[in-house]
Amino acid sequence: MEQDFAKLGAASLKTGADWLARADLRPTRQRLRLASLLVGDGQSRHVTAEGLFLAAKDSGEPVSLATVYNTLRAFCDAGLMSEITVDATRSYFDTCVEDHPHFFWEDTQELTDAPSAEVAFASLPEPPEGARIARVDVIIRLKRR
Amino acid sequence: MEQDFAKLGAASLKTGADWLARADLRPTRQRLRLASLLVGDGQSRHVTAEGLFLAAKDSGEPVSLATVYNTLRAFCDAGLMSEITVDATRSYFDTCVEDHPHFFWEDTQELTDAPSAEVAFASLPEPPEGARIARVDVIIRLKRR
DNA sequence: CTATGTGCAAATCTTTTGCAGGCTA
DNA sequence: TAGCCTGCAAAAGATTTGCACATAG
Repeated sequence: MEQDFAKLGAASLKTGADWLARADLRPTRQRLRLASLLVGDGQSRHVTAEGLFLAAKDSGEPVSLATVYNTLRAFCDAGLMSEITVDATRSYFDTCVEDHPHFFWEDTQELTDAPSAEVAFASLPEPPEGARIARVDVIIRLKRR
Repeated sequence: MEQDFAKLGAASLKTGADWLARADLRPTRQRLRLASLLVGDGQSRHVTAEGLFLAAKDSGEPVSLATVYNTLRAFCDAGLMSEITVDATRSYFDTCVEDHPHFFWEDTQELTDAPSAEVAFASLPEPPEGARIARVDVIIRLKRR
Protein backbone atom coordinates (compact mmCIF):
# COMPACT_ATOMS: atom_id res chain seq x y z
CA MET A 1 0.00 0.00 0.00
CA GLU A 2 2.62 2.49 -1.11
CA GLN A 3 1.29 6.02 -0.93
CA ASP A 4 3.23 9.00 -2.06
CA PHE A 5 2.80 12.13 -0.07
CA ALA A 6 3.41 15.79 -0.69
CA LYS A 7 6.84 17.17 -0.04
CA LEU A 8 6.33 19.73 2.69
CA GLY A 9 7.35 23.28 1.98
CA ALA A 10 6.08 26.69 2.98
CA ALA A 11 3.48 26.49 0.23
CA SER A 12 2.01 23.24 1.43
CA LEU A 13 1.70 24.49 4.97
CA LYS A 14 -0.16 27.51 3.68
CA THR A 15 -2.43 25.35 1.56
CA GLY A 16 -3.14 23.08 4.50
CA ALA A 17 -3.97 26.03 6.73
CA ASP A 18 -6.43 27.42 4.18
CA TRP A 19 -8.01 24.04 3.88
CA LEU A 20 -8.56 23.80 7.64
CA ALA A 21 -9.83 27.38 7.76
CA ARG A 22 -12.49 26.55 5.18
CA ALA A 23 -14.00 24.14 7.69
CA ASP A 24 -13.46 26.19 10.85
CA LEU A 25 -11.13 23.62 12.29
CA ARG A 26 -8.51 24.82 14.77
CA PRO A 27 -5.11 24.81 13.12
CA THR A 28 -3.22 22.69 15.62
CA ARG A 29 0.25 21.42 14.90
CA GLN A 30 -1.03 17.91 14.20
CA ARG A 31 -3.86 18.98 11.92
CA LEU A 32 -1.59 21.27 9.96
CA ARG A 33 0.87 18.47 9.49
CA LEU A 34 -1.76 16.00 8.32
CA ALA A 35 -3.45 18.60 6.12
CA SER A 36 -0.13 19.43 4.49
CA LEU A 37 0.52 15.78 3.76
CA LEU A 38 -2.95 15.45 2.30
CA VAL A 39 -3.42 18.57 0.21
CA GLY A 40 -0.04 20.28 0.37
CA ASP A 41 0.54 19.94 -3.34
CA GLY A 42 -3.04 20.49 -4.41
CA GLN A 43 -3.38 16.88 -5.56
CA SER A 44 -6.21 14.65 -4.47
CA ARG A 45 -5.06 11.78 -2.32
CA HIS A 46 -6.35 8.43 -1.07
CA VAL A 47 -5.12 7.26 2.30
CA THR A 48 -5.65 4.77 5.05
CA ALA A 49 -5.22 5.78 8.68
CA GLU A 50 -2.15 3.61 8.98
CA GLY A 51 -0.63 5.04 5.80
CA LEU A 52 -1.13 8.63 6.91
CA PHE A 53 0.23 7.79 10.35
CA LEU A 54 3.41 6.42 8.77
CA ALA A 55 3.72 9.40 6.44
CA ALA A 56 3.56 11.76 9.39
CA LYS A 57 6.19 9.77 11.21
CA ASP A 58 8.44 9.76 8.12
CA SER A 59 7.97 13.48 7.73
CA GLY A 60 9.72 13.94 11.05
CA GLU A 61 6.73 15.22 12.97
CA PRO A 62 4.84 12.18 14.23
CA VAL A 63 1.16 12.26 15.11
CA SER A 64 -0.33 9.57 17.30
CA LEU A 65 -2.43 6.93 15.61
CA ALA A 66 -5.48 7.83 17.69
CA THR A 67 -5.18 11.42 16.57
CA VAL A 68 -4.85 10.37 12.95
CA TYR A 69 -8.10 8.46 13.30
CA ASN A 70 -9.84 11.28 15.12
CA THR A 71 -8.57 13.82 12.62
CA LEU A 72 -9.63 11.87 9.56
CA ARG A 73 -13.04 11.52 11.18
CA ALA A 74 -13.12 15.27 11.86
CA PHE A 75 -12.12 16.06 8.26
CA CYS A 76 -14.93 13.83 6.99
CA ASP A 77 -17.47 15.36 9.37
CA ALA A 78 -16.37 18.80 8.23
CA GLY A 79 -16.92 17.83 4.61
CA LEU A 80 -13.24 18.12 3.69
CA MET A 81 -12.84 14.44 2.92
CA SER A 82 -14.95 11.40 2.22
CA GLU A 83 -14.69 7.81 3.31
CA ILE A 84 -14.60 5.16 0.61
CA THR A 85 -15.55 1.59 1.42
CA VAL A 86 -13.58 -0.86 -0.71
CA ASP A 87 -12.15 -3.28 1.75
CA ALA A 88 -13.91 -4.86 4.67
CA THR A 89 -10.79 -4.71 6.81
CA ARG A 90 -9.63 -1.14 6.33
CA SER A 91 -11.10 2.30 5.69
CA TYR A 92 -9.92 4.54 2.90
CA PHE A 93 -10.24 8.31 2.89
CA ASP A 94 -10.28 10.57 -0.15
CA THR A 95 -9.45 14.27 -0.22
CA CYS A 96 -11.93 14.63 -3.06
CA VAL A 97 -15.49 14.81 -1.79
CA GLU A 98 -17.25 14.62 -5.14
CA ASP A 99 -18.99 11.37 -6.01
CA HIS A 100 -16.59 9.78 -8.48
CA PRO A 101 -15.48 6.30 -9.56
CA HIS A 102 -12.37 4.54 -8.27
CA PHE A 103 -9.89 1.95 -9.34
CA PHE A 104 -8.92 -0.52 -6.63
CA TRP A 105 -5.71 -2.40 -7.33
CA GLU A 106 -6.26 -5.78 -5.72
CA ASP A 107 -2.58 -6.73 -5.58
CA THR A 108 -1.28 -3.59 -3.86
CA GLN A 109 -4.56 -2.64 -2.14
CA GLU A 110 -4.12 0.81 -3.61
CA LEU A 111 -7.04 3.10 -4.36
CA THR A 112 -6.86 5.63 -7.19
CA ASP A 113 -9.26 7.79 -9.15
CA ALA A 114 -10.79 6.39 -12.29
CA PRO A 115 -11.26 8.89 -15.11
CA SER A 116 -14.68 10.16 -14.21
CA ALA A 117 -15.56 11.28 -17.70
CA GLU A 118 -15.19 7.76 -19.00
CA VAL A 119 -17.57 6.17 -16.55
CA ALA A 120 -21.06 7.12 -17.53
CA PHE A 121 -24.29 5.44 -16.65
CA ALA A 122 -26.68 4.88 -19.51
CA SER A 123 -29.36 4.50 -16.89
CA LEU A 124 -29.91 4.17 -13.19
CA PRO A 125 -32.91 2.51 -11.59
CA GLU A 126 -35.71 4.54 -10.16
CA PRO A 127 -35.12 4.65 -6.39
CA PRO A 128 -37.68 2.44 -4.67
CA GLU A 129 -40.80 4.06 -3.25
CA GLY A 130 -39.98 6.30 -0.30
CA ALA A 131 -36.25 6.35 -0.93
CA ARG A 132 -33.85 8.67 -2.65
CA ILE A 133 -30.38 7.97 -4.00
CA ALA A 134 -27.79 9.41 -1.63
CA ARG A 135 -24.75 8.32 -3.56
CA VAL A 136 -23.62 5.80 -6.15
CA ASP A 137 -20.31 4.11 -5.43
CA VAL A 138 -18.46 2.65 -8.39
CA ILE A 139 -15.37 0.59 -7.63
CA ILE A 140 -13.54 -0.90 -10.58
CA ARG A 141 -11.46 -3.74 -9.19
CA LEU A 142 -8.26 -4.32 -11.12
CA LYS A 143 -5.97 -7.31 -11.30
CA ARG A 144 -2.48 -7.17 -12.75
CA ARG A 145 -2.13 -9.51 -15.70
CA MET B 1 -30.87 -5.55 9.80
CA GLU B 2 -33.96 -7.71 9.49
CA GLN B 3 -33.37 -10.58 7.15
CA ASP B 4 -36.02 -13.02 6.16
CA PHE B 5 -34.95 -16.57 5.72
CA ALA B 6 -36.36 -19.56 3.94
CA LYS B 7 -38.85 -21.70 5.78
CA LEU B 8 -37.21 -25.07 6.04
CA GLY B 9 -38.94 -28.03 4.52
CA ALA B 10 -37.86 -31.19 2.80
CA ALA B 11 -37.48 -29.26 -0.44
CA SER B 12 -35.11 -26.73 0.98
CA LEU B 13 -32.90 -29.38 2.51
CA LYS B 14 -32.72 -31.08 -0.85
CA THR B 15 -31.88 -27.79 -2.58
CA GLY B 16 -29.19 -27.04 -0.03
CA ALA B 17 -27.66 -30.47 -0.46
CA ASP B 18 -27.50 -30.06 -4.23
CA TRP B 19 -25.91 -26.69 -3.78
CA LEU B 20 -23.18 -28.13 -1.56
CA ALA B 21 -22.67 -31.05 -3.92
CA ARG B 22 -22.03 -28.66 -6.81
CA ALA B 23 -18.96 -27.44 -4.95
CA ASP B 24 -17.78 -30.77 -3.53
CA LEU B 25 -18.32 -29.62 0.02
CA ARG B 26 -19.05 -32.24 2.63
CA PRO B 27 -22.71 -32.11 3.61
CA THR B 28 -22.32 -31.77 7.33
CA ARG B 29 -25.28 -30.98 9.55
CA GLN B 30 -24.17 -27.35 9.96
CA ARG B 31 -23.50 -26.73 6.29
CA LEU B 32 -26.81 -28.26 5.31
CA ARG B 33 -28.59 -26.05 7.79
CA LEU B 34 -26.89 -22.89 6.60
CA ALA B 35 -27.30 -23.83 2.94
CA SER B 36 -31.01 -24.42 3.49
CA LEU B 37 -31.39 -21.04 5.10
CA LEU B 38 -29.52 -19.44 2.24
CA VAL B 39 -30.89 -21.11 -0.86
CA GLY B 40 -33.70 -23.27 0.45
CA ASP B 41 -36.35 -21.36 -1.45
CA GLY B 42 -34.29 -20.71 -4.55
CA GLN B 43 -34.20 -16.98 -3.80
CA SER B 44 -30.98 -15.02 -3.74
CA ARG B 45 -30.12 -13.73 -0.30
CA HIS B 46 -27.84 -11.15 1.30
CA VAL B 47 -26.55 -11.92 4.77
CA THR B 48 -24.09 -10.92 7.41
CA ALA B 49 -22.37 -13.54 9.55
CA GLU B 50 -24.26 -12.34 12.61
CA GLY B 51 -27.59 -12.41 10.76
CA LEU B 52 -27.09 -15.94 9.51
CA PHE B 53 -25.94 -17.04 12.96
CA LEU B 54 -29.17 -15.71 14.48
CA ALA B 55 -31.27 -17.28 11.75
CA ALA B 56 -29.73 -20.67 12.46
CA LYS B 57 -30.38 -20.26 16.16
CA ASP B 58 -34.00 -19.26 15.49
CA SER B 59 -34.44 -22.24 13.20
CA GLY B 60 -33.85 -24.49 16.20
CA GLU B 61 -30.54 -25.91 15.06
CA PRO B 62 -27.86 -23.49 16.18
CA VAL B 63 -24.48 -23.27 14.51
CA SER B 64 -21.58 -21.67 16.30
CA LEU B 65 -20.56 -18.19 15.20
CA ALA B 66 -17.04 -19.37 14.32
CA THR B 67 -18.49 -22.05 12.09
CA VAL B 68 -20.79 -19.54 10.42
CA TYR B 69 -17.74 -17.43 9.59
CA ASN B 70 -15.70 -20.41 8.42
CA THR B 71 -18.61 -21.71 6.37
CA LEU B 72 -19.34 -18.41 4.66
CA ARG B 73 -15.64 -18.22 3.83
CA ALA B 74 -15.75 -21.77 2.48
CA PHE B 75 -18.83 -21.01 0.37
CA CYS B 76 -17.06 -17.98 -1.12
CA ASP B 77 -13.88 -19.93 -1.80
CA ALA B 78 -15.96 -22.61 -3.47
CA GLY B 79 -17.57 -20.01 -5.71
CA LEU B 80 -21.05 -20.52 -4.26
CA MET B 81 -21.28 -17.02 -2.80
CA SER B 82 -19.59 -13.68 -3.10
CA GLU B 83 -18.57 -11.10 -0.56
CA ILE B 84 -19.87 -7.57 -1.03
CA THR B 85 -18.08 -4.67 0.61
CA VAL B 86 -20.50 -1.92 1.54
CA ASP B 87 -19.76 -1.19 5.14
CA ALA B 88 -16.36 -0.86 6.74
CA THR B 89 -17.51 -2.56 9.91
CA ARG B 90 -19.30 -5.63 8.62
CA SER B 91 -19.07 -8.06 5.70
CA TYR B 92 -22.04 -8.94 3.55
CA PHE B 93 -22.38 -12.15 1.60
CA ASP B 94 -24.54 -12.73 -1.45
CA THR B 95 -25.82 -16.06 -2.72
CA CYS B 96 -25.67 -14.63 -6.22
CA VAL B 97 -22.14 -14.73 -7.62
CA GLU B 98 -22.80 -12.73 -10.77
CA ASP B 99 -21.47 -9.18 -10.88
CA HIS B 100 -24.58 -7.08 -10.29
CA PRO B 101 -25.56 -3.76 -8.72
CA HIS B 102 -26.90 -3.37 -5.18
CA PHE B 103 -29.07 -1.07 -3.18
CA PHE B 104 -27.79 -0.34 0.31
CA TRP B 105 -30.41 1.07 2.68
CA GLU B 106 -28.46 3.35 4.95
CA ASP B 107 -31.09 3.46 7.68
CA THR B 108 -31.57 -0.28 8.12
CA GLN B 109 -28.12 -1.33 6.82
CA GLU B 110 -29.89 -3.73 4.55
CA LEU B 111 -28.44 -4.86 1.23
CA THR B 112 -30.72 -5.80 -1.67
CA ASP B 113 -30.38 -6.36 -5.39
CA ALA B 114 -30.88 -3.42 -7.70
CA PRO B 115 -32.63 -4.22 -10.97
CA SER B 116 -29.62 -5.13 -13.03
CA ALA B 117 -31.23 -4.34 -16.36
CA GLU B 118 -31.75 -0.76 -15.33
CA VAL B 119 -28.14 -0.10 -14.45
CA ALA B 120 -26.17 0.08 -17.62
CA PHE B 121 -22.85 1.69 -18.23
CA ALA B 122 -22.63 3.93 -21.26
CA SER B 123 -18.89 3.51 -20.98
CA LEU B 124 -16.19 2.17 -18.77
CA PRO B 125 -12.60 3.35 -18.78
CA GLU B 126 -9.91 1.38 -20.48
CA PRO B 127 -8.10 -0.55 -17.72
CA PRO B 128 -4.68 1.01 -17.13
CA GLU B 129 -1.68 -0.57 -18.84
CA GLY B 130 -0.95 -4.01 -17.46
CA ALA B 131 -4.24 -4.37 -15.62
CA ARG B 132 -7.54 -5.98 -16.35
CA ILE B 133 -10.94 -5.31 -14.82
CA ALA B 134 -11.77 -8.10 -12.38
CA ARG B 135 -15.12 -6.75 -11.29
CA VAL B 136 -17.12 -3.53 -11.15
CA ASP B 137 -18.96 -2.93 -7.89
CA VAL B 138 -21.94 -0.62 -8.03
CA ILE B 139 -23.54 0.30 -4.72
CA ILE B 140 -26.51 2.62 -4.85
CA ARG B 141 -26.82 4.10 -1.37
CA LEU B 142 -30.40 4.92 -0.44
CA LYS B 143 -31.80 7.21 2.21
CA ARG B 144 -35.44 7.15 3.30
CA ARG B 145 -37.13 10.47 2.69
C1' DC C 1 -9.44 -45.23 9.83
C1' DT C 2 -8.07 -40.68 8.10
C1' DA C 3 -8.98 -36.32 6.73
C1' DT C 4 -12.13 -32.66 7.51
C1' DG C 5 -15.28 -30.02 10.07
C1' DT C 6 -16.94 -28.04 14.50
C1' DG C 7 -17.02 -25.38 18.76
C1' DC C 8 -14.99 -22.95 22.27
C1' DA C 9 -11.93 -19.61 23.92
C1' DA C 10 -8.20 -16.88 22.96
C1' DA C 11 -5.87 -14.05 19.65
C1' DT C 12 -5.74 -10.48 16.10
C1' DC C 13 -6.71 -6.27 13.82
C1' DT C 14 -8.86 -1.95 13.04
C1' DT C 15 -11.11 1.74 15.08
C1' DT C 16 -13.08 4.22 19.11
C1' DT C 17 -13.07 6.10 23.71
C1' DG C 18 -11.86 7.71 28.70
C1' DC C 19 -9.09 10.58 30.83
C1' DA C 20 -5.20 13.64 32.30
C1' DG C 21 -2.49 17.17 30.61
C1' DG C 22 -1.60 20.71 26.74
C1' DC C 23 -2.76 24.34 23.64
C1' DT C 24 -5.79 27.77 20.78
C1' DA C 25 -8.67 31.72 20.82
C1' DT D 1 -9.36 31.14 31.39
C1' DA D 2 -12.55 27.90 28.92
C1' DG D 3 -12.99 24.63 25.85
C1' DC D 4 -11.20 21.98 22.37
C1' DC D 5 -7.22 18.78 21.16
C1' DT D 6 -3.76 15.21 21.88
C1' DG D 7 -1.73 10.98 23.34
C1' DC D 8 -1.70 6.97 25.82
C1' DA D 9 -3.72 2.87 27.17
C1' DA D 10 -7.74 0.39 27.48
C1' DA D 11 -12.09 -0.92 25.28
C1' DA D 12 -14.89 -2.40 21.66
C1' DG D 13 -16.41 -5.01 17.63
C1' DA D 14 -15.66 -8.10 13.74
C1' DT D 15 -13.22 -11.91 12.20
C1' DT D 16 -9.68 -15.59 12.54
C1' DT D 17 -7.21 -19.27 14.67
C1' DG D 18 -5.38 -23.17 17.88
C1' DC D 19 -6.69 -27.15 19.61
C1' DA D 20 -9.40 -31.18 21.26
C1' DC D 21 -13.26 -33.69 19.95
C1' DA D 22 -16.68 -35.30 16.42
C1' DT D 23 -18.00 -37.05 11.95
C1' DA D 24 -18.17 -38.07 6.73
C1' DG D 25 -16.41 -41.05 3.26
